[in-house]
This record gives sequence, C-alpha cells and structure tokens, in this order.
Amino acid sequence: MHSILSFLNPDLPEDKILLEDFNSKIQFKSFQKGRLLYRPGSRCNHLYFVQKGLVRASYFKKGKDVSCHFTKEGQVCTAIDAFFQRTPTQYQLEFLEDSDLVEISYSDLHELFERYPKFNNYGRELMIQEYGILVERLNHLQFYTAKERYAFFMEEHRDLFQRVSLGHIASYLGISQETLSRIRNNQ
Amino acid sequence: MHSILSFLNPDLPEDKILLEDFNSKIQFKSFQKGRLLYRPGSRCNHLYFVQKGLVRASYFKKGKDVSCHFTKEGQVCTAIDAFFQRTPTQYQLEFLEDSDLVEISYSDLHELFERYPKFNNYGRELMIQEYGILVERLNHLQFYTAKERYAFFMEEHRDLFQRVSLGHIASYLGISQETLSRIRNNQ
DNA sequence: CGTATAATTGACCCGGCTCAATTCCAGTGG
DNA sequence: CCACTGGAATTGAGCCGGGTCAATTATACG
Repeated sequence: MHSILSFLNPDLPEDKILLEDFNSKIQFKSFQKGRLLYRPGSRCNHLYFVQKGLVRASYFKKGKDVSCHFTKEGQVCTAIDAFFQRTPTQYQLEFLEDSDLVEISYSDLHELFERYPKFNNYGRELMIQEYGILVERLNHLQFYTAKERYAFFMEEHRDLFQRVSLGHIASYLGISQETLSRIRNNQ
Repeated sequence: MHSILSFLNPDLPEDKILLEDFNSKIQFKSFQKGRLLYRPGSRCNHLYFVQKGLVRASYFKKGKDVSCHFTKEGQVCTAIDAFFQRTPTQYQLEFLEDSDLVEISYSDLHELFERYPKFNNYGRELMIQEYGILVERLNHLQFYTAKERYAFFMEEHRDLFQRVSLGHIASYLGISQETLSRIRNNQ
C-alpha cells in the first residue's frame, strides 16, 4: 500500500474497494536526475507520490533561481495550488536524484473524491498540510535570524542537507549562499 | 444571497435547494468593537462570513502582539487551519469595529459538503485562497524592502489603512512600527 | 587532466531594528 | 469647555545582521 493512503484500513471491505479503484487509476513513472517534471507555465494535470528520489520546486526571481520546496520519498508532489485551481504553475519541478513516482490524474482523483466520502477530505487535507508548512516558513522568515533558520532546517531535514546543494538550501531559507556558508563553518 | 455563495445560480433548482439548506443552518451574530471572537487555545467550531465590520487575527510572539490577518466585509473569517483540522487555534481574533457576522458550524458545513457535490470543493477553495495569500506574503517578506511592502499593502488595502492602527499594520508587514512611521512620512 | 560549477572567504555597506525621548490625540471627568 | 491621562505615533541616535561584489579554492564530470 502507498504510505499516502495509510488512513485506509484494507480489512474493511469498503476501504478495499477504494484501494482497488485507486490502484486501477495510477501509473508508475521513473525519471532521471536533472530531468524536469514541470516548467513554469505548465499545466499540472497530475498528482504524484514520490516513492524514491527527490524533487525540487523553484522559480525565477530577480534573475535568480529560488527554491521553494523539496519533496522526498513518502511525500506528495505537485504544484498544489495550480493543480487544484487548474491554472498553469509558476514553478519548475526538477529531479535532484533518479526518482520513482506514482501518478494519478486530476480527473481520476476527482472521481475518487466523488465516489468515496471517506476520500473526500483528502484534497483539503493536502492543502492544510502545505498551508501549515507555509505558515511555519513565514514565521521563521519574520522572526528568526539566518543562523536560527539554518538550525531549524537542520533539525527537521538533516537528511536533505546531504542531498541538496548549499545554494538551493540557502535560497529556500531566504539567505544568501555566502551567508549560509559562513554560518555553517563559523561554528 | 451571501456573496460567499455567488458561485451558485438560484435559477437552478438544485442550487436553490442547496441555498435553502444553507440558510436553514446559519445564524446571524453581532459583536462590538474590542470584543474577542477567539482566544489562543479556543476551538474553532464555526466558520463566519463578515457582512459588516473588521476582524484582526493576531498572536503573541516574543512578547509582542503580531497581526497576521485582517478580515473585512465580504470575506470569510475563522482560524482556517484550526477549523479544518479540528485543533485549538493559536490565534486571537478581535473585532476592530462593530461587526455583523453570519455563522455556520463545522458539522453543518460538513453536512453540506456531503450532501452537495457542488459544494464539496468549497472548503478546498477556501484553503487555496488562504494559501495564495500566504505565498504572496512570504514572497514579499523574502524579496522586497519595507518600503516596497508598504507600497504593495497600500495598493491592495488602501481602505484598511484608515481602519487599522499603524502598529497593527506594521507587525502584519513584518516591519517595526518606527520604521513604518518613517516610511509613511519620509515621502 | 582540464573545464565548469559549487563553495568559501574577505571587504564593505546599508536597511531596518532597538532604545529612548517627545509629541500627538481621543476619551474622561471636573 | 478645558485640563488630565494613557495609548499611539513620531523622531533621533546608534548598531549590526546579512546582503553584494569580487577573488580564490574545492569538487565533480566528461
């Protein structure tokens, strides 16, 4: 079973049906490191579950590439607002490692929403999760120094630090690469 | 009809039913300036539509009262994450003016979600809207100077500037009150 | 092994914060 | 109607976190 659907209990007949239905709609896809999942302006017609690998979301701002999201195994990956709003995304999604994804289309997902009351809150749940992450980032940016933000990141995502380049993390944290380098080494 | 439900077409029989159902579930409430809708730690069991008035959401951070949201007439008001997650809110909601609200309970809203497919996306829509606002605030905080953020705010919410004290706006923008005062007067 | 990309280090500067002192109001009571 | 008072806004002085620019070094890849 996909960790995403861990709220289901396959012993319950109704959940089993949901699960089978879900399985009939998904596809497995693999991508190589460096490939792009979306470019700015793309339509986001699918939701992805990362089974293996790492995806970086970013956008261009004042001539610089700014990271805004990292998605690793076990997490859901798409441009969440564009996906649910059916608008082109402003982000670029890029694989930082060779990755395996599970793909489901917007329309199939909606069929599941309508068919299974239990599944129905799922989209909202996703949004709430992302919302929470954003609230925390805003909070950090507004009230904590670069050094503190680095410390928070290391607490929460130590593993990513090995897998993502310094510059990408710096822009994610809203710090210049030079400053992050100094912070990391000074102490 | 409530502007909130403007996506409905009362000429359609099915929308008419939805609307009647909705109307049977709501209550009208009035609050005086200075009163609190929620304190930190409150359960948010209701969603509110502001018909008249102004509500400020805030929280305490490092000994200071920090504004994070203003809700004026025509907008939806609650601690959106806490409401949908059924957890206590961390925010305080305070009326800055005498206000009239429409109230609907979480359980009644969910009944509507389950009863009307058309209404079902509504909760997600709400989340997406709030998400978008947050994305923009983060963007501003990360890339624009205090002066620029003030300019954005004035472009978008000039009316609020008359209705909200300088200190509240400053903390909302992530600027000290002194700096905002200087910005406002220097030019 | 050479070239390109990422990371480090130094020098310099400035936006915006803090602390402290006034000044400006709006509301209250005599 | 005016004086008093507490909160909000303004203004000044001084400081520092973190940005930019530029040069150097480390790392990865064909």
